[in-house]
Amino acid sequence: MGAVKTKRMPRAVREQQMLDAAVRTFGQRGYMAASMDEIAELAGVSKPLVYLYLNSKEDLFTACIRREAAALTEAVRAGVRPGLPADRQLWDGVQAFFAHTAERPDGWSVLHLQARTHGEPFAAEVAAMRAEIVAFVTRLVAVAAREAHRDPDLPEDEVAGLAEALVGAAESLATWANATPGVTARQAALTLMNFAWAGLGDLMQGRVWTPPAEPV
Amino acid sequence: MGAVKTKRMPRAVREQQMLDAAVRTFGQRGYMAASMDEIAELAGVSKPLVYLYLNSKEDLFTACIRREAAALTEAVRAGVRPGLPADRQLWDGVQAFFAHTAERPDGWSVLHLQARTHGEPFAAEVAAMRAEIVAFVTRLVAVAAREAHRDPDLPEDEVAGLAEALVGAAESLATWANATPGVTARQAALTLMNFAWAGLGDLMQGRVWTPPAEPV
Amino acid sequence: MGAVKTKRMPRAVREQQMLDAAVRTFGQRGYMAASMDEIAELAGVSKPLVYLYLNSKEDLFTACIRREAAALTEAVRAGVRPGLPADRQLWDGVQAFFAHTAERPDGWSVLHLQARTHGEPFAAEVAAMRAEIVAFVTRLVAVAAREAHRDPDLPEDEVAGLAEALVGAAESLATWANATPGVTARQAALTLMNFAWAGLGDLMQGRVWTPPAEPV
Amino acid sequence: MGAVKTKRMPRAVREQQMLDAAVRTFGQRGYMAASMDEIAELAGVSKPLVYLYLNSKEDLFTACIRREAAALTEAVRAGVRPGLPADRQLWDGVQAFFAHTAERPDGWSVLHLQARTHGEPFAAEVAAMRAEIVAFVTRLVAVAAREAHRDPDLPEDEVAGLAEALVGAAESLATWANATPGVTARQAALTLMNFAWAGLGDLMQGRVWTPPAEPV
DNA sequence: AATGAATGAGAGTTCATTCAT
DNA sequence: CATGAATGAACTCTCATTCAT
Repeated sequence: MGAVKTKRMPRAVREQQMLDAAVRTFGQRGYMAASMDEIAELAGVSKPLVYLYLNSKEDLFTACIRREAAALTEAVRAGVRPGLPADRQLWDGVQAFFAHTAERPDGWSVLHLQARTHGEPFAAEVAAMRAEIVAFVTRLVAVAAREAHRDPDLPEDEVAGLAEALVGAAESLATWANATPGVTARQAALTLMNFAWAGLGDLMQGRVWTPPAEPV
Repeated sequence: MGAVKTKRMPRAVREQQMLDAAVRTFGQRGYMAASMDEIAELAGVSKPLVYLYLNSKEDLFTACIRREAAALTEAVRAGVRPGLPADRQLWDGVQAFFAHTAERPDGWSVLHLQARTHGEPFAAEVAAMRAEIVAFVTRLVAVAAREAHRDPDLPEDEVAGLAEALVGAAESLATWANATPGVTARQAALTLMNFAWAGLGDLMQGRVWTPPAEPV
Repeated sequence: MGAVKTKRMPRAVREQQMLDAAVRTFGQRGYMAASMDEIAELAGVSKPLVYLYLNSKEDLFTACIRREAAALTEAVRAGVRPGLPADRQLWDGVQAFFAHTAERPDGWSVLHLQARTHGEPFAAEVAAMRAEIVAFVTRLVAVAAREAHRDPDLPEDEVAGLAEALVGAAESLATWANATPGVTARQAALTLMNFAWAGLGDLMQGRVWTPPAEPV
Repeated sequence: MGAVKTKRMPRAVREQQMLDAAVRTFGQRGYMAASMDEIAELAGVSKPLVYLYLNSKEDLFTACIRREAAALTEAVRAGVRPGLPADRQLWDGVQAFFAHTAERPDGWSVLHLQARTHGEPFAAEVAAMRAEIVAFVTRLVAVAAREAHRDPDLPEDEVAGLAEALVGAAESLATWANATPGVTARQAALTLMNFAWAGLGDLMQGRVWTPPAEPV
């Protein structure tokens, strides 16, 4: 069932195989339910070799998180061309995001579900990546607001909250799209933009939603 | 630290104590990391009693999920008065949602984080509740669209995607608010409405966001 | 091979059985070579029960050391009657010591061989016991010196060195006697006294041994 | 921290480096706790080379014991000049013994502590060396007795017991001196002679210690 | 209604040891 | 002469679960 047993590979290659197996196992079973035995078997090596190269279950998990986080941010970065208008950049980034999470569902599960449910050290790793993405979105929203000639700048913390909500919605949609057969990455991206862009646009125009009046 | 040891209580009461302890433990440690020992001690009873009343760890977890899901939907339902306008109903429901998740962070963790990371049987329980809420939101959006005199009804699946996105954003914000000191339930609710309502409004007017043209 | 399997015993009894098995195993195999599996089997219980009652291998070993140290000091104390002359007390104590170490060779091995070769925490336990015994011997030697009308008191540190040597010789002889078939406790005790007492007597008289002159 | 990595050395030299590393590691950690990894690293070679030259952990340990035993007996032999009087020879031998054990504490630990706590094959190696030393001391005592014109020879087994006690005391003192900062080899030697010689002298005069009369 | 006593099964981890080069 | 790559077997420890009272 595991990978074909190929003997005597250089360390770097074996390590990647192990990380592949680990991401898959952690992503599907969860951190605690995943056993090192299963990972080793899936990687086609013996358990001691996993320990020799990656030290411990914690370290292995951390390595998975780092690799997947790097791959995800890199995918988004690669999808965006800095010279274009802000809405275009956002749209490209969103597409790249959903394409990547659809392509690597286990990696996404590791990042979004597993890492955040198993203690500070792991959550912190993801938080760093998330912060990068939120900052990227925040910058885009600010630029877009300026492009829309909005004069008094949006208050910073409001922008932050919105970026947070946008990223949160994206994360939820990614998980939902992976779990729902028939939903493509492009559809998820369109849904998100439809849902979010007008709200952002309104805000950028200064139109703020206010709670309906209390009824008698 | 556990509950005060009071002997000989009626079964119904003991069961609630156990569920309290279980929700707290599962919410904080996660399903796998939580041990029946810890739960029993926190509940102030012996382990065999937990098994006598709740059969197994799986059953106990399922019972937690059901209780918390029921409490959450009930809280939302109780916050909404059916006669009022759709936007009002949505606002009230959203507020009730965030108030409840803020009040019972461990319950929310069980529903949103733990149950969805540990296999079908548990995920299905939550999915049922979620479906209920999504349906509720979908209904509201449809009603609002009619109230806005939108003639050709919104295509159903588009509405579904939007409700999904709205609920997803709400879930993310709830988790974020619980993890971020200083963010109140009301702030979370306002952020969500600001973010979402205008997008929904646009859609209801037939204004759809379209991807920017490809650059040459 | 293990103890007869008797079910459902009160905790205190089981604990003693476990300590019996542990002392025997540690004494014969050494701390590291002894496996918890073997100890559990010899005690006639399952491994988890050993851990439930005694926490860890380290704690189990410490418990063994403490029990054996207490038993040994108690045996020596019980053998000595405080009112009698110093030489008599020493003789009685020495006899009790060898009798006890001969009766419990594994306990003696745990104290003298194993505990001292496996790190500070364990060595310290034994050092405490040893200090008690050395102090006891030191007191006796001082009293004997006074009884022998030796006027200028023996320098304290010289007495300490001698007590150390005496106890060291006793320890060596105990191990030797246990390992040499045909050597009884009484013979070991006589050998020690023959070997040591006259030297001590000389010292108490002020006769000190001096190195022979360097030859040309 | 390990030895400087020098490549391509003749086998004999490499072997000594390995033994150095092994003695140090075994002496400090104990036989079981010492790992072949650590020894190889400390020796500055790869593990397979250790196996190539020394076959197994057991064989390596045996080699350590043999080398250290040979070094110790050789040191004692070299310290003694056969022509001199018996007491002089003993004094010289004792001094050489303490000087050597102080100079090589790890070697002494291997011989006295580790080898005797890990099964017959190893204990036997040390027993052989010990027998040699005991025999040497026995011979000296016998000679001294003759020199002291003691007519009816000392019974052989009594002499053996005494030699045993003397060697045992020496061993204890050596370990104690190594573990106690501020105690020099010479002090240890003096303490031993003070403690032992008079007792031996008494015996050689036919004066034997007898147990005090039983009290009423 | 409630529990002290007990365990089978499996987790993560480490070690002495060997190929293939 | 020397080693990077690899493993079988064993270890300590934990957990969900049950029996006898």
